[in-house]
Amino acid sequence: MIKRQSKKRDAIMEVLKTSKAPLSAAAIHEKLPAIDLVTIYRNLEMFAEDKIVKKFHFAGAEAHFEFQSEPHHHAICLDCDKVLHFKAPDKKIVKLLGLEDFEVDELEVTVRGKCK
Amino acid sequence: MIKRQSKKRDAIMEVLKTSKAPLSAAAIHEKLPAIDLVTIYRNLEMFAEDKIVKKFHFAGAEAHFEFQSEPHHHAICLDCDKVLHFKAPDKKIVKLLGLEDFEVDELEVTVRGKCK
DNA sequence: ATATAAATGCAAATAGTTTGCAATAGTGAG
DNA sequence: CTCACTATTGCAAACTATTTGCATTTATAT
Repeated sequence: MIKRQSKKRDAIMEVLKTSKAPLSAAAIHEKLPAIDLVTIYRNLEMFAEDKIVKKFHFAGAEAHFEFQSEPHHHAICLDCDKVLHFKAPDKKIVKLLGLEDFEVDELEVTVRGKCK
Repeated sequence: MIKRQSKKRDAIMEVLKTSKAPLSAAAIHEKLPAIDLVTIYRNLEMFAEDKIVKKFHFAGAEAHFEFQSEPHHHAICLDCDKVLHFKAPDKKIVKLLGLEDFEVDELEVTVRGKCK
């Protein structure tokens, strides 16, 4: 399935790129009401397959999508629900985990607490 | 709301305690078909509130629940979908993260890769 | 035993996401 | 530029996971 250019797809990507926090399909739809929610879902799914966008499931909530500029982790504030990004020395952490019989491809660290 | 004893609740807890992997509400219902799915959901939610059971959302799937014997992290095999547990030096990891302006209450580490 | 409120089951509602299909619109060939 | 081909979109409807309302059952304290 060869991809074509599409203004709607570009608009969705633009929203993702300019957002500092992960967005749900519904949140994107609010910013782009002219684009059908279904179209948004379909494009997000394509982005995720292409690994251009990362798809998450924070505790019990709907899926959230985020443009994957560079790998990072998430800190979620239990008070205000804000999601902060941070980078970490992944290799060192993986080493600290001391996993045997398991080859780590991806590391995902999430912390919950209070932002200040 | 004072809790009473309940055979069904105990049965659900027993299933959780004896399972090595996290279970979905539906999976528990399969093992305990006599208990209504709604009752299972309600009890799981109570367990989670009481922090006796941990609730997860692995990539795009339904919620999974797991008896919280002692804190640990998850390694998910991309080939066979098996979920392995492992412990890690949480404090050291949190220190490595070097988070400023954020007070960490919970650390959750998930790795994806290949088990052997 | 009895009253009180918690626990359960059933049906129905809700929320998030996916699918089928017909209409629309990029793209490459001529 | 025009045409054929098929990707993309919108709408309605299906689906899945989860929650809610309410009447019934059941545990527990008196």
